[in-house]
Amino acid sequence: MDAPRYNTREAEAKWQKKWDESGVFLARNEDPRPKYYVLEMFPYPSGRIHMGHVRNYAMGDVVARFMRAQGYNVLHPMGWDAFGLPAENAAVQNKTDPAAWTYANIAAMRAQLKSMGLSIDWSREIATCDPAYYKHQQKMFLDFLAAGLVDRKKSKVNWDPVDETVLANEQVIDGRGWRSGAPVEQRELTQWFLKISAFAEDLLDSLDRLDRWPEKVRLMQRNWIGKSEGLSIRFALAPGKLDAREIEIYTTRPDTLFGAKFLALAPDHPLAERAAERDPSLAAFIAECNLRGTSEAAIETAKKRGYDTGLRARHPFDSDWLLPVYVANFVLMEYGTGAIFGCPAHDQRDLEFANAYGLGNTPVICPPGIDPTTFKIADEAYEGDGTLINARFLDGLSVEAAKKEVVRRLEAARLDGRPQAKRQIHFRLRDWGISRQRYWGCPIPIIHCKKCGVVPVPETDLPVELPHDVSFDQPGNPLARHPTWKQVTCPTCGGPATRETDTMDTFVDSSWYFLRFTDPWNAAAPTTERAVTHWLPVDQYIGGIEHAILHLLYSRFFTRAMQQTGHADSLKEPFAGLFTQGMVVHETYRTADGGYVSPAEISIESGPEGRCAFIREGHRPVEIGPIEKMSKSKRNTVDPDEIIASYGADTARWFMLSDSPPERDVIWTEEGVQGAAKFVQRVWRLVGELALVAAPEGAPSPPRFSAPAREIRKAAHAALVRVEDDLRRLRFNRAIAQIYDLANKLSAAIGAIEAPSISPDLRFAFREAADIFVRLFAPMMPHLAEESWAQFGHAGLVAEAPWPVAEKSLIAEDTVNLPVQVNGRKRADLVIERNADTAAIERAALALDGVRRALDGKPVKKVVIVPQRIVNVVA
RNA sequence: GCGGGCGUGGCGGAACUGGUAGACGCGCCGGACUCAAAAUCCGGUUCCCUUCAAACGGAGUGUCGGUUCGACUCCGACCGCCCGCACCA
Repeated sequence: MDAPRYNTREAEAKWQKKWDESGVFLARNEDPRPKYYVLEMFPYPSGRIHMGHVRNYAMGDVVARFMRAQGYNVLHPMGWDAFGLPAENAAVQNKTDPAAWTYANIAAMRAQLKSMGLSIDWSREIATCDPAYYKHQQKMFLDFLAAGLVDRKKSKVNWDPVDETVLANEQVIDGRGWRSGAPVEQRELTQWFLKISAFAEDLLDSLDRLDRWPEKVRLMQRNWIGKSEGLSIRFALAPGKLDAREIEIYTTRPDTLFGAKFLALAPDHPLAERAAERDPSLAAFIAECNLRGTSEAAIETAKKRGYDTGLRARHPFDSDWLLPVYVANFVLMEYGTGAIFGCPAHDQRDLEFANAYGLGNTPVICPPGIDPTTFKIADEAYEGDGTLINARFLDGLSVEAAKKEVVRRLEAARLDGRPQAKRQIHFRLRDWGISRQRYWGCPIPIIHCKKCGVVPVPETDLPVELPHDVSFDQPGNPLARHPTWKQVTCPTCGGPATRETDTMDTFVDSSWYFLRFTDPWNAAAPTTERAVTHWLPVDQYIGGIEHAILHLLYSRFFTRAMQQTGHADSLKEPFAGLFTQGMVVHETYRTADGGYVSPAEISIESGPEGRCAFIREGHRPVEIGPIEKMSKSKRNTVDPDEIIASYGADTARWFMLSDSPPERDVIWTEEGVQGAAKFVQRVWRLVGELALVAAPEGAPSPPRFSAPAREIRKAAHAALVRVEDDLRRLRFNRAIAQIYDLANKLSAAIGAIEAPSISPDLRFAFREAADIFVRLFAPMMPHLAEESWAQFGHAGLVAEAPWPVAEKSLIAEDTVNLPVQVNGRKRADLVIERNADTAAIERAALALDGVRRALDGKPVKKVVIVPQRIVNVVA
């Protein structure tokens, strides 16, 4: 009697093979159907997939399968972000070749991803460490160089002492390297930069049009780009020890100019350094500032400190008004002009500084409703709006008007024959330093010649390939100490020259891989214009929020640079739709001595005191700790391989998508997985039962349907409408709830069958509902869906079956159930004809027992009727 | 400090643009099947009051107030948690 269990292992292997052989997931560039490009952020080949990957790729696969069923030509590719430091670390530890290590990892992870049953076009697979890939990247670097989008300059850079390489600003998190976690040091090095700042304005403005991006990500990018509109003003210096004539400062508050008390220079401002040459104690102060600047702890606690240079600057509106010039620890050389004027009354930092050095303050902006004669500033600067006071010709103006007036006057004023001030827009965004002093990355295709300087590698010599005979027995860059690799002849003069030994930041590799997927077979060029135009932008990109700035900003820059150099003529924005999924988190377990224990080693028991955890071996109790992101250090990871082996890929996918909204963290629990596994078996039993009661495929639609048949049809079509809507909006958890609901209703309908023979209309309804049901869960549980589809006698694959079309007329009811409230509280239900007029509804509502009881004889003041929704009786 | 998000049963979460709060799942409780267990199936499950049981009733979406016929949803203040940025002139 018992239905056979669904054998996940056999079925999943079988259908994966079928998909593979039939090539259903291969996307053709010439396909005439409308295109849809869905992409998940490609993985780093660490060696094993983790649950975060499972979640990410399960989501993308649902979208891909759903859109395919919707009739789209879907591109859903996969590749490997294959360069990077872990390969070198492995090389050091295991004496392996980074390339061999990487490719072995790729093979292992490819097999794991395939076991998930993802609908990926594997014919387009790429690895960024493949010379066939990075050759094009080198070509683009040279094109960017020719187009003026590459810079080589000496600058202060973030140096990671553990990874022994430079990091971009975006890769420094809280003063530490994003990968090593080591406190970052400042070093002065000559580096290659991509001029992302050239596109700052466009990168900022275009954010407004990315309406299918999370607002949070757009905001983070907006803040990162950090546009500020202000005025740079040149202050003349009174004659003094130095022969300097002026200081240029930057301000966004020119309206407060009459509140000025001092000027301040960054410790590394050129003028400060010159002054220090004559003043040893200033030099000492600057040295101290530089020391502090590097440690993050110092920044938080740093007091405002300064040193009077002795220089005096003339106020732009009053040449007799002299302002002291300080070097101050809170002024940054990297921002604006590295110099400010201080207005203590209206800037908190300036106030703290002025109070520390007894410089006083003069309020020049009076808040609304405050008496200007008594308005005083003590410890808190007033940074709000108001009316100008103590400000000569600006008195009485608003802040806005005062700004305009100062700008107008100073732009017209001359100092040494040039305008004294000019409006300036400043961005926080710095150029992207891409030089890395590492081996396992894309070589920068440059040759250094003593005679000719920096010479690009000729295109015909590309790719500049990494050598394989390198040693990792000492720290530093193996490329730099390779005996022969860097020795070349200069392409220009033919003399002896050396290769650039820096490689590119791996974020360059990931800045254009999504373009390469559109035609990975093009050996001659990075992209094929027709393919790019056809597929891009990516319609739905899915990945972690941790790339909100790094990868997503770099890619937006890169497509612009590619557009400018003819590699993506029609493209500006790479990702039309972005979705950032939450993390996979899990309980932690610790023994009495504080050591972490992995979930695989413990069992959970529910007792009278709630849940308790024990180590299986020896039944020793462990403490259940907080729920945290899965990580090796907390030992709270769950291995996808083990889950797939014991429960199947469909179970893992279903659970990943079911419990939490996709943008939030999902808590991985053993109970949850078991629930999903139980549902897989339940569906299989239900499918068996449906197969017995359903009409054969192609059975004609009967002319009339009985009430039970209509109920079944209604349930199926209602679920269809909802699931479709939820999947379109990536609300996987809701879609799954609808599917559970439909399964419950179908089970109940089968249980309700009484007659020994089932009427044709009921059989037809079951048939229709069964076919809809399978296609609804197919995007999430594709293997079970194929097995079910075959069970129902369909010849083709459900992966190729079109999405069913909902019949809206089946969902609409003849009668509606209107809740009736009295004074906003529900007191009764009113079942009434759908088209009943308001008078009839009111009459019927007032006649209800529950309503009469609640009214208790009180007179009715008013009856609010919202058609199809609700009735509210006000008494 | 600045900016943003979030607070709903024992738990994860539903509730479309203000209209029946708690869909669906997990867990738990009870029952059926079984020698027993697992699996499966059926029923119950916000809290309080009343009750053999129910009906009826009351309270309820972090707290306090407001707008509205009606508030998880809108507005104001506060409390708590999370995230991003941070001496940015």
